[in-house]
Amino acid sequence: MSSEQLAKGLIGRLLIRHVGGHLLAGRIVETEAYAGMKDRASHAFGGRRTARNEAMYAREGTAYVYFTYGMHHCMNVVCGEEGVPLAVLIRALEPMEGLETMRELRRAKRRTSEIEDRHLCSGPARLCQAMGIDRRQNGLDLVSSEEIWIAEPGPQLERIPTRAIVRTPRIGIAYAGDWVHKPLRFVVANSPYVSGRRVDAEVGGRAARVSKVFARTSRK
DNA sequence: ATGACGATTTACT
DNA sequence: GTAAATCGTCATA
Repeated sequence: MSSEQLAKGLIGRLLIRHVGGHLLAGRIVETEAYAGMKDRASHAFGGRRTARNEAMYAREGTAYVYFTYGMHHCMNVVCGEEGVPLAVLIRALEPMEGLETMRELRRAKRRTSEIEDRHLCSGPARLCQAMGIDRRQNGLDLVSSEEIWIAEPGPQLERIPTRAIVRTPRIGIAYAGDWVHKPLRFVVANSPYVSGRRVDAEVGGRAARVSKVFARTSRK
């Protein structure tokens, strides 16, 4: 499956984490596709294959968790056949379950200020922190793991319609030459749970009402 | 052995 | 808005 397809397809699904006797869950509201060896922004650009990014070359459904900036972890879902380094970075979640544990995990490192719920998982490193994900989960098989997996939301949760998914360029890849502007980031329109600024968009119909609810909860 | 660099976040002016 | 934090990894020598 192409990383673009998966990045779009993961929006709205649940990322579930079982850790320390706690069950944590969040709805995926932001992803980025990394398109393989030809993608200048990818850790696998030019076929680069090292100890660090080895999991990118594993079979689809593998977790690729990497450490960066000397202090942060980010998690990807690998989607290429074995030997083909396609991956999708999970960039933000709408926290659904285990918020208190997420708060504790996020509070652990910081000095002072409190954390708003909408920022518990509003970034690739934040969500890893909130869900207790680090290099120990690198290489996990998400299809069979009891630690981390991806699930369909139940019927009680309002669906995110395709038209509410907006594409933008990816974040933090200024070095990537002509790949800088490709719209490989997928975000839920008007969701306050995404990284950076909310992405406003008119989406019409039922989704418009959902958007208003989002807008209201994010207003202060 | 060394040095430059992050698929980021936080705190501060 | 800008800058500091912080260190594993990898290319170069």
